[in-house]
Amino acid sequence: MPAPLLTKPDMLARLMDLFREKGFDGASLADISESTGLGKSSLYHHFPNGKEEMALQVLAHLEGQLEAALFEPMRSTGAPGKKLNRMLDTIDAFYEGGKTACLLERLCASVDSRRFRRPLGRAFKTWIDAVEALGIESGLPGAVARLRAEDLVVRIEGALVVCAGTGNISVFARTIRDLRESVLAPLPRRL
Amino acid sequence: MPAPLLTKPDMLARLMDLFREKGFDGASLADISESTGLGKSSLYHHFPNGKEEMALQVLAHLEGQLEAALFEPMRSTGAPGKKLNRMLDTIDAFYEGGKTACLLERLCASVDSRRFRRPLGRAFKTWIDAVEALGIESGLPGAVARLRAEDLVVRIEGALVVCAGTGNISVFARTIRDLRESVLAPLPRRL
DNA sequence: GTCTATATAATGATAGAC
DNA sequence: GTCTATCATTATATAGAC
Repeated sequence: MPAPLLTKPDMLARLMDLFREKGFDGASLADISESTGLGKSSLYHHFPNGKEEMALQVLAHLEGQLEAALFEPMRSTGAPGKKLNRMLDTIDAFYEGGKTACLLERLCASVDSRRFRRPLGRAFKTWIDAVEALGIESGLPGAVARLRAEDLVVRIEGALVVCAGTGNISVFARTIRDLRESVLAPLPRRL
Repeated sequence: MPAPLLTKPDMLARLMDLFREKGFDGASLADISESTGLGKSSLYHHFPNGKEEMALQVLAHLEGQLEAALFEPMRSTGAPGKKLNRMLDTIDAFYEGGKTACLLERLCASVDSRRFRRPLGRAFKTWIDAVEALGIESGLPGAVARLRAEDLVVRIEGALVVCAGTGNISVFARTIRDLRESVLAPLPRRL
């Protein structure tokens, strides 16, 4: 029995990079084979249901990363503003300042997005919930915290689309900068 | 010589619907043939360079629609607020309240997005410019009008992504509602 | 301008050896 | 757990008749 060439997390990391770069429909098994260095048969050994299962496992993996990257800072001590800044730093780095796409968006745009609907919804919920919790911790009313959390995700996703379409990375940078101040701003300044 | 089954604009409209629904990578020639009722050979007669040319012509067609739908209201008389509302009504209808995707986003996410880069950049610019012009007409400083126009497009695109991912159309409705008040708001209230 | 028929390559997926 | 070889299917694209 040959030794494993990649651990599962490494496999999933490479799959995520590839899906983010080429999209789910655009990434062929040949691409995946090349990216991972594994033959197609090996891939089917790890993912018996083929590409669909790969995407599902990558999504589950991402959900874990989201929890770690967004919720963990929450549990640390410090002012909510500091935690928000750390969240946004993580987000900024994850998307390389707007240069790389969002896996969630790529899967939303795939032909069989219906098959990813539930995990996609959960992943968005995980993300929004983390930001909402931060808003509540900082004293915002629950409804306002919720709307602002949704708006944060909306603006991140939108900025990535516009950056991809225009090649103008500054839109992402400006969006992040603006969110640092607006998400937790006290009520009178902005609803 | 058989009579044409579809006018060019009708063809492009059906292609746009299909690309919006399935994405560029996800729409096969068989899909396109079914959607238009034309055989593959007929399609290559109209678009000698295949799918890529279809997308390019659809993009050019959309750019014309954008000009008509966004710039024309500008030339009419009326308060800027009224014009903004008409723009947003058009946008809301075009995306069916968040239920249908954006062609620009779908092409940004395609594997050969590099080939669409220039027309995509132009289309986004056309859109942003129209909103910027409205902001300037309403008395906003040019820089502010530009940033808010970019932000409008960012939020529309982001809301579409989040709606597709969560199945929650209300995010789009709320985003449109919020934009009606925030885009042209006088400076002291919101930067 | 449309069609049927076909060419050719790439696709997702399997079988079976090691 | 990996590989080579192969499968059936679908993909884009073309040829040539009408």
